Amino acid sequence: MAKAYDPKVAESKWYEFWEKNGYFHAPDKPEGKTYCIVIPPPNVTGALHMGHALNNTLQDILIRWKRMDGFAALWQPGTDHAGIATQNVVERQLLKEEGKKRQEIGREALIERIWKWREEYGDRILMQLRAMGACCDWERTRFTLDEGLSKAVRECFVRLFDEGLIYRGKYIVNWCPRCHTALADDEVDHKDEAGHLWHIKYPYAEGDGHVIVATTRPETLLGDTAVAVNPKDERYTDLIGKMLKLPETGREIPVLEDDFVDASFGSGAVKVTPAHDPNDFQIGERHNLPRINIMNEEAVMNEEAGEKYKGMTRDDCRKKIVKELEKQNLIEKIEDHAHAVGHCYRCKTTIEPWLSDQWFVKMRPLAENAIRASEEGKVKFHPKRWNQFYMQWLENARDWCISRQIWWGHRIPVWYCSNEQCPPIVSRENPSKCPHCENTDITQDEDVLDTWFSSALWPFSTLGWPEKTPELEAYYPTNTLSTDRGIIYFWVARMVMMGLKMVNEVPFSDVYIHGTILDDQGRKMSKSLGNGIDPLDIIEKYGADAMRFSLVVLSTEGQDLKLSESKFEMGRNFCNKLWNATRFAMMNLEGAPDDAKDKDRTLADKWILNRLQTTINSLRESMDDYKFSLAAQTLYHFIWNDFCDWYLEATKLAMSGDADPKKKAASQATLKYVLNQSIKLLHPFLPFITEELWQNLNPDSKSIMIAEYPTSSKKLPFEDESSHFNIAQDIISAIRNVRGEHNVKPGQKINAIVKAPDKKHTGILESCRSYITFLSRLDNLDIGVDVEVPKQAATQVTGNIEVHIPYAGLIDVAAEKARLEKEIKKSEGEMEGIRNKLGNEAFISRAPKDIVDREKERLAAGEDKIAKLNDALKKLDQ
RNA sequence: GGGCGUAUAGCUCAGUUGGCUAGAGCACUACCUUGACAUGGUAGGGGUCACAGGUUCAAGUCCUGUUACGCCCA
Repeated sequence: MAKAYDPKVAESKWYEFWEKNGYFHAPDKPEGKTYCIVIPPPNVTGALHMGHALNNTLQDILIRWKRMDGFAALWQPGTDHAGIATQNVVERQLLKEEGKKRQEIGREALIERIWKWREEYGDRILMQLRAMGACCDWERTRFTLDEGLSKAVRECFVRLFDEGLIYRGKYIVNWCPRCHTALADDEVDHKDEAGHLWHIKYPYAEGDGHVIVATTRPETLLGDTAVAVNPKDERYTDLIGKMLKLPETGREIPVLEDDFVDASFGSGAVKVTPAHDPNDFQIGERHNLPRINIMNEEAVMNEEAGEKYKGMTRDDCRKKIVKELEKQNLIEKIEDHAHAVGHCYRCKTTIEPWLSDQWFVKMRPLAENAIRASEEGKVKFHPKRWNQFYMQWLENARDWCISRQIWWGHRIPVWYCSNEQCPPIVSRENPSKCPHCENTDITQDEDVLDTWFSSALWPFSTLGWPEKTPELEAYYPTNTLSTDRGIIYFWVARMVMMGLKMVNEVPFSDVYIHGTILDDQGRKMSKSLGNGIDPLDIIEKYGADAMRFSLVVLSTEGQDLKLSESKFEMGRNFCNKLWNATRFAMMNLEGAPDDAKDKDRTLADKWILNRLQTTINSLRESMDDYKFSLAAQTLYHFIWNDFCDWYLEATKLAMSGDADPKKKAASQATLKYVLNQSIKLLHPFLPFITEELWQNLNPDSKSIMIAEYPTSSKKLPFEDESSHFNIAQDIISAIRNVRGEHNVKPGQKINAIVKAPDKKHTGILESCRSYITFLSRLDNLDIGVDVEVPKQAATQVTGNIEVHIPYAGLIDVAAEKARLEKEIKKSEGEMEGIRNKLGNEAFISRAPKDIVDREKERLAAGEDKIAKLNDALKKLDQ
């Protein structure tokens, strides 16, 4: 084996091996228990970023673990067509390469181009997932626009329409003037912007005087159809019903009362523009106001805005109208005002609330089912707090606008007959004629569906729904969904609603919400900031396993994680440690038997078996609880501190040439067993290196991927022997401490005298003799109850055992005194605290007895230790 | 404005139903090329647990308030 681990060699070799052997493929008709995760489908336009790396690492860990644990484990992969994002990419390319807009080439040609683009680049991100070791069932890869999924979308649309849960109407929607499409409420990003509050005078239609109206958007004045005040606002009681003369239009509009108006905001009177503000739209509904749409689909003023303003952008119109009003002395004042402005989540353009014909899904009945499922515990979030976050949204969800005025996506399955008396045709199959009048002149709705409409069906559409496939039968409901908190509304909630509605069952039982990846300054990683870390760069430099392990250790309990490149050193170092531990083992395993008798095992063997079982138990507990970080740290600690620092060092004794052959064989068997178990435990976290090591250790075996995961056990082996080894560890640490504090060179051997409190302990110490001698580099070791303690010595007390190291010219008296005094002072401080506790009557009477007893024992032990250290101190003066 | 989260060593974070001397990784100091590993070993230093009250025999942990930062919703 090489001296250091080289990830590149292992990564290319083993991924291909796994895939070729079909280990990723889950059976259609599994026998026994199943486990399924559907991947959150990445956008076809996407490139792998750290958020994907983290999320897919966690999914890979779960799938590999469950597979080794005997489940038929299916990780369902695929990509999302990402309507607006993908169309934007191809439109930009078209403009750049040919200087053409999409309208110039037409719908068919654009869609053809997008498909071509997808063929070429669309699977890039899936290839990148392979580089991380993701064991998706690639044979089942799906795409939200492929044939089967399109069928699912139509089925769903038609069913919802037939039940009256889908309707069409003219409503105010969030309109992106750049993308030329409506957006759902949650696709709008609100950002605080520094704006102004213009106080504008609206003169009375008759007589002198005016009402002052405060607005953040003066240009929408041109579409005003009323001014509203709060009915309780006494300042305006007299004005209700009065007509006002709307500046710049000559239109007369009424003053009306509406509870919605906040009397404390601005002047207390608000202009009402039903066609350009969602709240005003509702006021308009209540009062039957006309809706005057003053902008076209690019948010440019239209003829309704008047000749003077027609053709201007929103911003230009605003400047112009303010100037005009100022000229007419109709501006009372202008204040600075910060307010939230909506932006398109895809292109960042300012959203225009705009009146248009759109399709909607009625949310209330669907949301109520989802709420009930959560209340019944059918969907559980980890960490728990996301449950209420999700429930709050479901309780308040407004109807979902599902139509988009773009070309890339599932076209709405509705046709209109040229005979306007006929109702719309909603159909699973493309109709050739109108079923009402037999007319063949029918046209399909131009719009496509919101991408999230098809994503909402993902957990069952990928398994073959609406067909009753064996996969659907076997793997639905799926088990765990792992995702970012940013799409709980967009996606998780909608999957639950659609799963319940279409399949009558929740799509998954558990939702794990992982933390968001931030840069080292706590900012989100983004292209525009250029502060991202590319997972592929990290894999190149540190290895895929190193990246995975570092990410998992850092992602604690769904907390956000601040990342910088240096964090990946930890994972790399750990891989190298594991590599070298195995390398050492390989050097010592020649002729190793497969098994050993307990009586032949060394003390260290028994101790490590005890530690291994303890580790397995706590690891499994963490995994069952979705505490991935804790699980990874448990393994790290076991490998590095227990296995390498102690066991491998201790076992060098048994492996040496003059060791007892029986003991050596037993130790070899133990070493091999513990190492094999360890790398199996680590496999879900570090798939590549563990396979490489597994193949080295077990040349005739199949893949570690399909080996059995070690099982937990309530009964821990070798409890007594293990505690004896702990005593040896304490003594060795004590001696090493003296060596370190007195700068004794590692090569220099020293003597030690260990004084035990009784015969029982001398027996234990004798069984540890070789470890103490070897690991603390002793020349001579005296053990006994009545051993003679030299006056000139450095002294350590561990438990009730004293360790003395004679001068022999290496201990500096002054340094030793200082060391003892420091230790005494520290212990005294602790004892002081305990004495105070025990001197407190309330503590003795109210604290549980075992706590009080424990404190008493600690005090006795501590005082004994202090006495011994004081003795040692005195001796130094003699 | 409402909701949620976070504040513990120089940095990044653990710390379970309150109960041993508050832990880890990185960084730092000293010594060490010892036949697995310098991507390493041994030893060591480093913390008013954001602040102010309260509950309790006992608070990093529970309660109230304050401050700062972050996220979501309006």
